[in-house]
Amino acid sequence: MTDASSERAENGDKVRTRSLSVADRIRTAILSGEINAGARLHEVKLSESLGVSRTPVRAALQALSSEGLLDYTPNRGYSVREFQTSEIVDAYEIRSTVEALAARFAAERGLTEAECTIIERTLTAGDDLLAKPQMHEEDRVTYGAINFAFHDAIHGAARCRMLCDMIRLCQSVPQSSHRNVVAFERTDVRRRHDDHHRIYDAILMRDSHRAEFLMREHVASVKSGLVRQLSGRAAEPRR
Amino acid sequence: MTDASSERAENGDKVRTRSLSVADRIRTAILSGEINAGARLHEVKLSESLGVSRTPVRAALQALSSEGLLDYTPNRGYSVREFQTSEIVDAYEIRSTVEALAARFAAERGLTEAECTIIERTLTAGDDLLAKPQMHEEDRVTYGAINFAFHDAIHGAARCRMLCDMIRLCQSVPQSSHRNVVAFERTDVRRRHDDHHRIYDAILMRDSHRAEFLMREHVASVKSGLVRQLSGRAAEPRR
DNA sequence: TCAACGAATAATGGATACAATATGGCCGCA
DNA sequence: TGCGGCCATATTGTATCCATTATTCGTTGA
Repeated sequence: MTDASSERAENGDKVRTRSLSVADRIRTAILSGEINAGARLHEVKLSESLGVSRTPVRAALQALSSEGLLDYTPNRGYSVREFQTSEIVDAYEIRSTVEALAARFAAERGLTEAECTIIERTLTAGDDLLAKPQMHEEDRVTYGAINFAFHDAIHGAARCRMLCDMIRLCQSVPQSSHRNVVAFERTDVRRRHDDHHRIYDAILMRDSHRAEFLMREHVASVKSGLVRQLSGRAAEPRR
Repeated sequence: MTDASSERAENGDKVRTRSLSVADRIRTAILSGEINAGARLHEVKLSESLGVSRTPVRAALQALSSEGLLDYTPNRGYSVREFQTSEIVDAYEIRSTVEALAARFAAERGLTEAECTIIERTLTAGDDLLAKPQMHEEDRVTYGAINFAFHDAIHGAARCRMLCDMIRLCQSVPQSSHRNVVAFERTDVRRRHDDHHRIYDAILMRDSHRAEFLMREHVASVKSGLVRQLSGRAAEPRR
């Protein structure tokens, strides 16, 4: 019976209808920049290039549209949504608020054994990575994954589907993914990883207020970094 | 030319593809309770009862699913999502945070003439309504509309599509609509309307911090009222 | 008698054909 | 020569048919 249930669970993960696969492929293509922002997505062309009929393509486009990745006008089709810089900054602002709420919920509701294990693993993995004398590009990618796992665990621990839906909305904004720590300096990563330790402590201590505050600050600092980076490219810091 | 553009604008609102109409009808049926929570929605039955083919029904179901109104399992179809009481309470908690952010953005970014006019209209309309010696059921419904218009104007003034998307998510939760002030006492309405005045003042003064705080408190108080109401039905207040 | 396997049935997923709508270019007229 | 309307074409919306998957009921074996 355990066999059957595990098999079912496996299947539950593996259920890949064409529509979902197509959505994944298009999403990846958009986020990787393979498809330019503002480009129109024609159903027939997509279906031909992907080797499927229009039906799953349409379903995928509708899904991506409600993820906020595409714009849709009835009878005129879909186009890749263009994000203004202000929208990206706003997304971070919103995400800092929403993720802070998730941290608060997690602290209020407590962590399972499994969640503790996962989080602690991300913490030690990050410690190990930062113990190395210097970080290479691949290390940054690795830390991106670690960072994602940490935040993801907390989202789950919030036990609130709506919150997760909202965070997903935030993550659909380009440049706003958790993996984007890649772009930052080693000292920044050091500091952020330290934040992770503190946030975990706060949640463990069920100190919801502190968890919320730390998480808000944690994400907001990424926003500041981004803003600095964006304006820094054009003009050097004033002082 | 003005004629053409206004006509286009009209059409822009009137573009009602079958899929959208069907989605509206099903959504209304769910929110009104005509379809019970947990019920499975069969594509063929729906298409027959609505007199359209399965195609627009499928599109509508997918849309409603991504609105958070339906649950979906591949190869097994859609069912009306059942909300736990805790989820409804959570939704208010989230909404208080998100709407507060909207108020802050509105204060930071300022209101247009048109938005000022709309908001002021809701304020005087509410004043008039509350000046009446007593409120009847229909007055409460009217105030529900006023309340909705006030909040809606602020959502727009935030000039942030993502925030609006998130608020829409919150509003798809039954019992969590802005129109639900209907259920409350006259003194509560009085207080809430006074909140509206203060929030508007804060936004006009560009006091973003105050606007955010007031809005958070404003929505959170509705949550408290709801919790009181929910637990109050079962057991009288302890003190 | 219960459990497990299998076939029948019903529902969803996908493909294709047809209808309706939008867009772009061309022609005619002022 | 410039503007406006109309027609051709391309694209999306809808309907219907077929394929695939799930569920249920019945049968068979232990």
